[in-house]
Amino acid sequence: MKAQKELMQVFAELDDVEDVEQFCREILTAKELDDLYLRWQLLKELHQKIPQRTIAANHGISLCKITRGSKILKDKGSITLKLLKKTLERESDEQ
Amino acid sequence: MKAQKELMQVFAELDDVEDVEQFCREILTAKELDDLYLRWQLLKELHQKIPQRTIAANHGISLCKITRGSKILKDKGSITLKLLKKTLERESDEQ
DNA sequence: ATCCTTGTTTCTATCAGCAGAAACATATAA
DNA sequence: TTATATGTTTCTGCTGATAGAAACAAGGAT
Repeated sequence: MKAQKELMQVFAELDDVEDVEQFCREILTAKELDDLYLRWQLLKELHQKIPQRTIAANHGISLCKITRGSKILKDKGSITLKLLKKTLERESDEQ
Repeated sequence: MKAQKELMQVFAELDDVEDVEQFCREILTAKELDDLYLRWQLLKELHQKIPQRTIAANHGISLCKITRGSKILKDKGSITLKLLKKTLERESDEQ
C-alpha cells in the first residue's frame, strides 16, 4: 500500500483520543502541533462569525493566516466545515 | 473543551480513510502533508532495519531528518512503533 | 456621497525544519 | 589493531509558512 493511504488508514483506525494525541506528538514537532491546534481554533472562531481582526488580535496572529482558514470554509464540500458544525453543536448541547 | 483535545477528538471520531485524507488536505498544506507521508515511510523503513544512509539516498533526504525518526522508535512506549508493527504485519499477511 | 467595518491581497522580514556536508561514536569484521 | 559499516551530532545556508504592515475591495450605516 502507498505510504499516503497507509498513514491515513492508521489515523482512521485510531479511536482513542489519547492515542491520537500521543501519535501526533511523536510524528509532529511541538511547533507543528501548536500550529495545528491554532488552525482548528481559528476555524472554529471564523465559523462563529467572529471578525477576522478580532481573531487575529486575540491570538496574536496575522491576517494572512486567517484568510487561509476562510478559504477552507468557503468551500461547500469542506469536511472541516461539517466537523466544525458537529463539534459546535455538541458544545452548545453541553451548556 | 480545549482546542487541543477537541481536534484530537475529531481525528479519533473519523473512521473513514477518505474523510481523514480530505480533512488533512484541508488543514495542512500540500508540503506539510508530503512531509508527513515521508516521515511515515521513513519510520517504516527504519523499523525494517534498512540502513539510514540507504534510506537517505532512496528518498533524497538528509540524515538529520532520519535521526529524528530513529529517536521516536527508540522509545519503548512509542505508539508509532506499535502502529508500525500492526501495519507491517498486515502487509506481510497480504503477500 | 462619505465614513466605517470587515474581508482579502500583497510586500518584506523572520523563524523552524531541513538539505548538504563533515565530523564523531560505536561496533563488527578482517 | 585497523578498516569498514552504521548510527548520531553539528554547522551553514535554503525554503516555506507566516508575522507585521499596508493597501485594496465590498457593504452597510449615517
